[in-house]
Amino acid sequence: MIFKIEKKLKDGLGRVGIITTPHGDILTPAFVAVGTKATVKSLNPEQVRDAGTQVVLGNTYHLYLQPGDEIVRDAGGIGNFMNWRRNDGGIAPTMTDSGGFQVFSLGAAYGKDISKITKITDPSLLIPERFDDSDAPRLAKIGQDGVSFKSHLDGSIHYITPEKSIQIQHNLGADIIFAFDECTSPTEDSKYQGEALERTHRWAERSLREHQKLLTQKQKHSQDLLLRNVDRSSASVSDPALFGIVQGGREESLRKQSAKIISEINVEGKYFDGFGIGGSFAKEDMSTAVKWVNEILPEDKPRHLLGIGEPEDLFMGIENGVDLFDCVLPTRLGRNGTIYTKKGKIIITNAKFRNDLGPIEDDCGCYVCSAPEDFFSGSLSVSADTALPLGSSACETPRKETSGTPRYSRAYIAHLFHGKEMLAGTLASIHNLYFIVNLVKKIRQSILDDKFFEFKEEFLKGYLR
RNA sequence: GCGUCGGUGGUAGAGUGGUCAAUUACAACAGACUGUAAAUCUGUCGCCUUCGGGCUACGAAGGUUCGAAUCCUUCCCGACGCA
Repeated sequence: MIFKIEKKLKDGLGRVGIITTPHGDILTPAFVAVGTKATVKSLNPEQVRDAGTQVVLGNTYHLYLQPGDEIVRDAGGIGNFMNWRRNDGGIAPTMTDSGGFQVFSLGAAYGKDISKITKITDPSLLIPERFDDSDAPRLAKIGQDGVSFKSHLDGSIHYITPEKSIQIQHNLGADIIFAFDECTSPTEDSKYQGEALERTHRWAERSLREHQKLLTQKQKHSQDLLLRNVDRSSASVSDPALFGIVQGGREESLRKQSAKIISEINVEGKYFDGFGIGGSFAKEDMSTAVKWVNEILPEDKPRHLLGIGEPEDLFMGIENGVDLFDCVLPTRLGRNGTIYTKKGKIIITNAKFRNDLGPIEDDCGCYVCSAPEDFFSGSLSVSADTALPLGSSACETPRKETSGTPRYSRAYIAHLFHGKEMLAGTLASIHNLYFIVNLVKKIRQSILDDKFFEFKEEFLKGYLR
């Protein structure tokens, strides 16, 4: 993996770049579609690609349980297994998460109304005593060496260590993989955040060590094959890049400490190839946390803000030096009937949309909103590389005069949701994914055009109204 | 005409003397969702309310009872059976 910075934001840490992976380039900043179980829920790979997506992220924990990482390995890696392809037909870039998030979602957050984003206005969540619930049922239990998971599928127990996570991820064969970490709950107190952070740092080092070990083994194996005159190209999937993960909850000192340690960790001179910023935030101080971290992380390596993806968060992250985002929101909200528009989110099942025959957005170029002839004639650009209409300013939404009738109306999509039709979630997800992926592309373009701050102000004025 | 069973909130369908403004499901309405235990979950769902409560309700009208959706009488309506 190679990361090249093309242009930097004048005021701020932001940058535009290109990540070159064994399966193609990723123009950054980029939004990564989440495909936990080797599928972006409700979408086929062509729909994901046509929404402008460049990379898909799968999950170690889920794919290890089902169908099993060895099957994915034997299928030629996750990209091949799920038939995730670029426009030119080649396998497209993929990443896998380490299972660290499941330490949180199946552990401290299990069965509770806790999300990784805290509302600072809810101080009751932050009283540690209230959360002394160590006996509460949970599917993930943390030990010093690793985490035991009780499968949510069949109840079987699985012990995941950093080494195990990396082994699984090597089998899954994504281009970018992550160190095994502990994503802490925002409700944990500062003492616990400190302990968890130390654990995450130890696990990071072990992840990197295992990664290097597996790469060396693989190298040796290919050399053997070469010596025996075996075609090397069929030997294995390409080498993955390993990202370390910065944690530290909401505290400045812990965040800064983590950024420093994670960027300095090395095994025999080999460092992490990039960095994930993980963990829990209060919405209100996420930007400062990201800034603290990115001021410390080495500039020449990509940074991925894990699991973040509301429009305002994307502007914040990019301004503060984030290159990659992934988030379940476009697809989860889509399946649940919430749809992104430039004027904010709408809940399409609301009564007022039942007879609304207009498109979700009349100037949207996605498959759902555009008129059939516009989409298929290519007058709306939808290729993965140029989802922005060429020559248009990133700050202006290209006003596309469609033929009047959208392919699918609000009323129709509302009808599909009310009727519980599968297509409902699909259409809403296509639009939402296009909306978010292309927002990031527009932000990228706005930096290239030296119009980032204007674009940010204009967009958020309409969106957060 | 006689007999039997039945008529409950938008719908289906519980309840069969007090704990019933009435279980539940669906529908409806509103909301939540940030490295996916998620095509999921939550709230409201007779009228009024100073949120304490008040009022009108279980086909209709009477009655029994301290108290009735629940028991009795008559009537109306429906299904089935016999003429």
